[in-house]
Amino acid sequence: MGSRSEVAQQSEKPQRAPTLANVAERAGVAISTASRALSNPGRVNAVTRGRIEKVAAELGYSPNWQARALTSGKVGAIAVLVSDVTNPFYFGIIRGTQRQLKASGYSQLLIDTEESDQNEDDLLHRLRSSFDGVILAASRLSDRALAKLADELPLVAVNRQTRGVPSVFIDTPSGVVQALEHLVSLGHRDIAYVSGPATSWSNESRWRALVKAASARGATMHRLGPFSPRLHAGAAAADAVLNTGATAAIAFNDLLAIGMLQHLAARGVRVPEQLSIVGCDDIFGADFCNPPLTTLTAPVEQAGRLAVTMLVAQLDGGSAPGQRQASVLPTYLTVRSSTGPAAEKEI
Amino acid sequence: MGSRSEVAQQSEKPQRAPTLANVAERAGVAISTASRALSNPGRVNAVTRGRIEKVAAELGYSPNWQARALTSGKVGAIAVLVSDVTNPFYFGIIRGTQRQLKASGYSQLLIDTEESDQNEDDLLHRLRSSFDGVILAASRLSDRALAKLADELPLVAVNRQTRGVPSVFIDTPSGVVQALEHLVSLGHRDIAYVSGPATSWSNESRWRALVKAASARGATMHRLGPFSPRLHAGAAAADAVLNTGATAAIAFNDLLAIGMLQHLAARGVRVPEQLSIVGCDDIFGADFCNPPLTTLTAPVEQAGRLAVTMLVAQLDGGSAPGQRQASVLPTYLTVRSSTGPAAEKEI
DNA sequence: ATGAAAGCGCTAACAA
DNA sequence: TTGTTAGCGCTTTCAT
Repeated sequence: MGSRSEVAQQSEKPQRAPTLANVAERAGVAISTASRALSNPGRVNAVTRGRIEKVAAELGYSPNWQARALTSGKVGAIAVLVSDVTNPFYFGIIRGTQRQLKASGYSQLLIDTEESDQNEDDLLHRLRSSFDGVILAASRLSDRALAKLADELPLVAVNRQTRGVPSVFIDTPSGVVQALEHLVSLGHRDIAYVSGPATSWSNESRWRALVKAASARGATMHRLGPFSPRLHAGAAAADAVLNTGATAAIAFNDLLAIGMLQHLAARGVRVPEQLSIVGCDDIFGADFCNPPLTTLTAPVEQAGRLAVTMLVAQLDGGSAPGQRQASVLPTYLTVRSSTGPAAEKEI
Repeated sequence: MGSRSEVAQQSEKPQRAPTLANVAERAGVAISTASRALSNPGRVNAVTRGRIEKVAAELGYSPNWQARALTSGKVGAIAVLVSDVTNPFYFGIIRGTQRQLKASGYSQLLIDTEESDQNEDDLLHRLRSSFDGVILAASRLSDRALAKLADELPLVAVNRQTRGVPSVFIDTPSGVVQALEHLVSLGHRDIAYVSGPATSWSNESRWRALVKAASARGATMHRLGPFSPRLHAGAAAADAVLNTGATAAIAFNDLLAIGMLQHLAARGVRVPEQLSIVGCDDIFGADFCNPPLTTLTAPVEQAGRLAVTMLVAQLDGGSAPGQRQASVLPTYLTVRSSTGPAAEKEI
C-alpha cells in the first residue's frame, strides 16, 4: 500500500450531500432524466426509472429544497404567525396546523410577531421567499393592511373576518351570547365583560354581540379593561369586576378567567357562590383549575387544520380569486363549576 | 390616451418580487456591487452603498433566501424536533427556542416526530437542506443513531446525554432526589414512582437516581408503569399507586400527576391527606390545578434558549470538534399543596 | 424516451 | 472600489 498521504488524498471524497448530478452519473443518464424519474415519474421509461431510483436510494439522495424552490417557485413550507407563542390559545392552532401541514407534505415555519403589527408586516416581507403561504392566527394588522397582504400572497386568516380575505372564524360572538343566556338563566342581571387587548378584532365583535343580546334579555353589561390576555392580568380584572358589583363576569379568554379565579381565591371570594366566571377558548387547564371553568369551547385545532386545508387548496388551485372563502366554526358553552346561581344582591 | 389594451400591455410589469438585478440596474451598478453593499457593507464605497440601499428600500427588495442558501450554504433556519406537539412540556421548549432563534436571526422549523425514531431519522434526512442545524428535544433515537447524526450535522440535544453529542440537560435525576427527601422528611417511607414511556431516556435515569437515594434514606420505592405521559393516563396510574399502599407518589411528569389528581378527586381520595403527589416539569397549569401541584420546576424555556445559543455558536464557529459541550441546568423543587405529612398506616 | 442547455437569484473568486 | 464570470442544484423547454 502507498504512504498514508497518498491514500488520504485518494479517498478524499466530497463530504457534501449527494446531488442529482451524482445520481445521474452513477446511473449513466442525463441529469434531466434523473430529475424526471424522481419528480415526474411516468415521463420516463420504467426500467430506466427503476435504475435511477435504486441509485438514488443507495446514495441516500434527497433533493435540495432550496435549489428546487429556485426553479419551481415552491419551497414546501408554510408560515404560521402567532402574536405570542407564550399564549396557550395558540398551542391549539400550532398543533392543528402542524398536524395537517405534515399530512399535506409541508413544513411549518413558526413565527412570533410579539403582538406588533409592525413586526408582522416586516417579518412577512423579509421571509417572503421562505414560504409558499401564510396562516395568520389572530393578526394585529388593520383590515386594509390585511386585505392588501392577502392580495400579495396566499394567506388564510384565523379568527378574523375581513372582506376578500380567506378565513377560518371561530364564532365566539355567538358563543358569548350563549354564555350570557346561561348566566341570565341563573338569575344574573349585572354582568361584566372583561376585555382583552384593544387591538383585538375578536374582542370588539364579542362586546358588540354581548351588548346587543343583553338589552334584549334585560341584563346590564359592564365593560372593563382592556386587560392583557394573560394569567397575571387576572388579578386586576377580578378586582375591577368586584368593584362594579356585577354578579358574574365573562372574560376575553381563559387565561384571564383563570387568573381571576386565582386572585379571587386569594381574596377569599367564593366562586361561583359570590361571583360566577365564564372564560373563553377552553384551553388546556380549563378543566382542572379550581373550580373547573365554565367556558366557551373553541375548536382551535380544527381551525388550524381547516386553515391549512384551505391554504393548500389555494396554493394548488392557483389562487383563483373566486375561490376565496370564509369558514365559520361553531363554539359551544361547556358548563363546569365556575358558574352558579346569582348571589343575593346586597342592599 | 391609448386604448385600454395598449395601456395594459405597457404597464404589464413583472408581478414577481424585485431581485438584486433590479436593484443593481436601477442603481446603475453591477449585481455584485449591489450584493456587497447589502450583505457586506464596508467593502463598498459609502456613497454608492447609500444609493443602493435607497433603491432597495424604494423597490421593497428583500433577498431570496433560497438563492442565497444555494451559494452560501446557509439557509437561516433551524429545525426544532419535538416528539409530540401536543405535550405542554414542549411548549416551553418551543417558546424558548423561538425567542432565542428570533434574536439570533434564524427561523424556526417546527417538526413533530410523533414519538417515532423512524420518523425522526427520516424527516431529518428528507429536510436536511432546509435547515442549518437541529435541536432535538427529547429524541427517541438510540445513542448510536444520535451520535452518528451529531457527526453529520450541527445538532444540540435537549434532555439527553450521549457521548459526543452537544446537549442541554435538565437535571431532573437530582431533582427527583430532592422530591424524595421532601417526602421522607414528611414521614413517607413507601413511595411509588409512576414511570413514563419505556423508551424515554430521562425516565430511566430518574428511576435509577431514586432507587439509589431511597435505600440510603430508608425508604422503599415501588416502580409502576410504564404509562403514557398524558393526562388521561393519570387515572390508571392513580389506581396503581393506591394499590401498592404507598403514601406518596412521584410522577414522571406533571401531565400524569395532574391526571392522577383528577382521578383521585373523583374517587374521593384526599390529596395530600391520604396521598401525596409530586410532579415533574412544572408545566403551565401546575400552579392552578387542584390542589396546586408540588413539582420539580424545570427551566425549560431557558433550556431552549441555551440550546439555540450553543447551536448557533457551533454554526458560527465552524463546528470545531473540541467545542462539543454539555450543559446541565439545575432543577428545584417547588412545594405547593399536593404534598403533606404521611398518612397513618392502616394496620 | 432521453439529452443538451438555459436559467432561477445570489455569492464569491478573480480581474481591472 | 467595482465589474465580470462562474457556478450552487434543480426544473424545464427544446431538440433529438
